[in-house]
Amino acid sequence: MGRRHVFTRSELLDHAKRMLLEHGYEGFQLKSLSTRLPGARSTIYQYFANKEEMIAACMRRVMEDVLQKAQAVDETDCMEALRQLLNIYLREAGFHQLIGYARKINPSSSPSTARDLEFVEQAHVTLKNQIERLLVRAREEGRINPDIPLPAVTGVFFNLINTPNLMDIPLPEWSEWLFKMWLEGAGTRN
Amino acid sequence: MGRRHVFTRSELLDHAKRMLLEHGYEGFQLKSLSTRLPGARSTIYQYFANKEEMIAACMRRVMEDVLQKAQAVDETDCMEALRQLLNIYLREAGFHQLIGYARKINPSSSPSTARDLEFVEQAHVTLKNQIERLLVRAREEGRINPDIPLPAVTGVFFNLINTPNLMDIPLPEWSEWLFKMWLEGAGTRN
Amino acid sequence: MGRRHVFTRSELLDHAKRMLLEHGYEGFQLKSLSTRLPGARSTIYQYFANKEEMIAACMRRVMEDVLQKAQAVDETDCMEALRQLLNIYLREAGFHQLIGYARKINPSSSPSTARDLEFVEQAHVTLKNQIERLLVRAREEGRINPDIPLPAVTGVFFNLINTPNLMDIPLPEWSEWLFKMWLEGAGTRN
Amino acid sequence: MGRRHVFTRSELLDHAKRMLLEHGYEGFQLKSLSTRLPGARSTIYQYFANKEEMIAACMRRVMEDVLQKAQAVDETDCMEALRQLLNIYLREAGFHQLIGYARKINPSSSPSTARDLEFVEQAHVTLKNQIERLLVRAREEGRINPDIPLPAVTGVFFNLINTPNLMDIPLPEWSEWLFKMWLEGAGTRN
DNA sequence: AATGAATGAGACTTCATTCAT
DNA sequence: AATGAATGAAGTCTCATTCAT
Repeated sequence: MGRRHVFTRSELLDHAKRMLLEHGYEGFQLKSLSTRLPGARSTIYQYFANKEEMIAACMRRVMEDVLQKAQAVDETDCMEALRQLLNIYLREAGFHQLIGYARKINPSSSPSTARDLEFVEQAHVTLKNQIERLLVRAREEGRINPDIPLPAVTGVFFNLINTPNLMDIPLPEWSEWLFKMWLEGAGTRN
Repeated sequence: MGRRHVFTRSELLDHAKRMLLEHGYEGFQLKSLSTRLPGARSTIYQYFANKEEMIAACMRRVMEDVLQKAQAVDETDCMEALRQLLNIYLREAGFHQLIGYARKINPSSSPSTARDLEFVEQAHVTLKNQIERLLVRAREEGRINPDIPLPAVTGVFFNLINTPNLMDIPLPEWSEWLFKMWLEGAGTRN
Repeated sequence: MGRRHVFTRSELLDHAKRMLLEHGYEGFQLKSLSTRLPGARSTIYQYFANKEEMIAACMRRVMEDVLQKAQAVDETDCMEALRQLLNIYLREAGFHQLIGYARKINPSSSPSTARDLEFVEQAHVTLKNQIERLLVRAREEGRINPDIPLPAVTGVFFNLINTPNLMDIPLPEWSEWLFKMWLEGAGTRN
Repeated sequence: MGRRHVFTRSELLDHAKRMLLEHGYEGFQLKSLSTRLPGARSTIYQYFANKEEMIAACMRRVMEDVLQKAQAVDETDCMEALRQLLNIYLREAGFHQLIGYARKINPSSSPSTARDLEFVEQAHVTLKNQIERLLVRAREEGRINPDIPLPAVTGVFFNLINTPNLMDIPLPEWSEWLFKMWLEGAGTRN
């Protein structure tokens, strides 16, 4: 049995994710990635045919993670479900931004790239549908202001996860504040 | 005397801004920029000593524009002022993202770069102070829920401008909805 | 593991030195250098971060060589020592000219460049001091005409090494003639 | 009658000569040349078809100057003639170095370039012949040590003009010292 | 399987020269 | 005649990827 792996595929993707978020899609370089890993740069090609394939795989893995957690959410109480979803998204740092890079990847760089992108695309739709489904129900149940157009409600909800946490308030608390603000607004009630 | 300009400095910066927003800081290439302009790539160097100087100038121009409009806002009524500021920020598409690239620029690439970055930095602080000042006043006047930590209120307000306008709702209307949601929340009042 | 080197650092510097002397500092191009070497131009960057770093390293190597030989000279008999030094300088073709390029190099191009330039500078001073020390002694010992200003004696001695050897007289012999002329002059004694 | 010339051909060549000596052949740039002149860079092309033609013209002019002065020297007393020639060469700063650049110029860049280079070449031979003729005579007249090979005597004599004048001794005096050293040597006579 | 050197496409930038005014 | 903007060839350097060990 040959040598030990100097790093696993999973370790590779962990670092890749971190660096993607730090430097952005076009700022992401295999050179700097490899300095954070124990082995040599060329070893990366044992796992992936090229850079794009790797990024696609990275996205897929993040997406799988979120998707699984999101599908485990109990949707009985739609408001509670939304609260939990926000929590999940917030925990999965940079998830939104990462997915945004998907459109920059050229799917024809390898079959596996195409597959992964397709998966991410599908999962994205699934997640959006889940949120929208919950929001529609919330509206029907009179929990959400029916005057506001649904896309606006959705957009703001999705966008919450990008809110800069300037004071580094601990995540569970931060999540609560965001949800509360989304629901009740920043203003005073009279 | 001399030839006519094939493009003006302003046209150059317009395209640069668009491409920066499309491709991100490191994805921004003079080659593709020049294909969108009449004339040769090297002509760009008539206006700027190098790429970084150009990006800095681009940021500065956007910033000057926003700063001027923001300082023209009447702050007598703080809620009204905030509403107008949101409008201004939304109109200046990508403003926030663009400014984020500032920290990637090496100020030593030219004296003019350093000056422009300094200006952007200062203006950024000025704008942030304006918002915070208004929010503090709003709180003192009892227009904002005092239970919510101020950084959370500020963060969410700033982040509004990144909300994806999925349905392409016209800007003035979109701006109203966002402001309303920020103030009153998406939920129903009982 | 890994491939074999197509050329060593030393081979690289040898060719660099030759081309620097042929084409001068600004006429020195990596493109023509690489055509004299096996392999691609970009391979040069395995050894040096940039052109200037390479030139600095080249100078340092030449200087180290000369310095070592010069310091091995026995200074007991100052005239004999001077004769040997002239020999050393003549052997190290182009040494003087090469060192003259030092001031064109920007030391901030890399830390290693700065170090190498500093070394060259120091060594230059050391060598000049050695010559001057010997000349002063030669004067004190009555071997050199005290009427002639020392800087003139020094300047002419230093400049001997640039004398064009039009007939390609073999080096040891050439060196002897030059030393003899410096000491006794071209004229006849009466 | 059209406009005044913003600079004359002669002014142009003066500055060109200075910059050639400062920066060397390959370091010489029309861009920096033009900043030292009152007019625009492109105006240079009113006088010369291209850079090489200009450099050739520059050399020719320097050469004409030296040649004329050298031919005015009275050769009755050969030692006196040599002394005066040394004076002429020293006065024409950088003359030697400048001529050395001739071989770098491509004569086919224009007919006038070819003519000028041809002239310089011829004049160079003429000057060398003059020196050699004088040295041969000096030898025959017993003024020069017949043991030393003539090329060595010639080479050292020619090379005197490059001696670095470290103390900036005034030219006439400096010239005397150099000539004296060349003739009598730096050593003491016993 | 892992390595590290080699590679070439492509980016930024410079500069002599041309061109329209 | 003079100008200053425009140009493209050519140079330096980077980086994803390949190759030999």
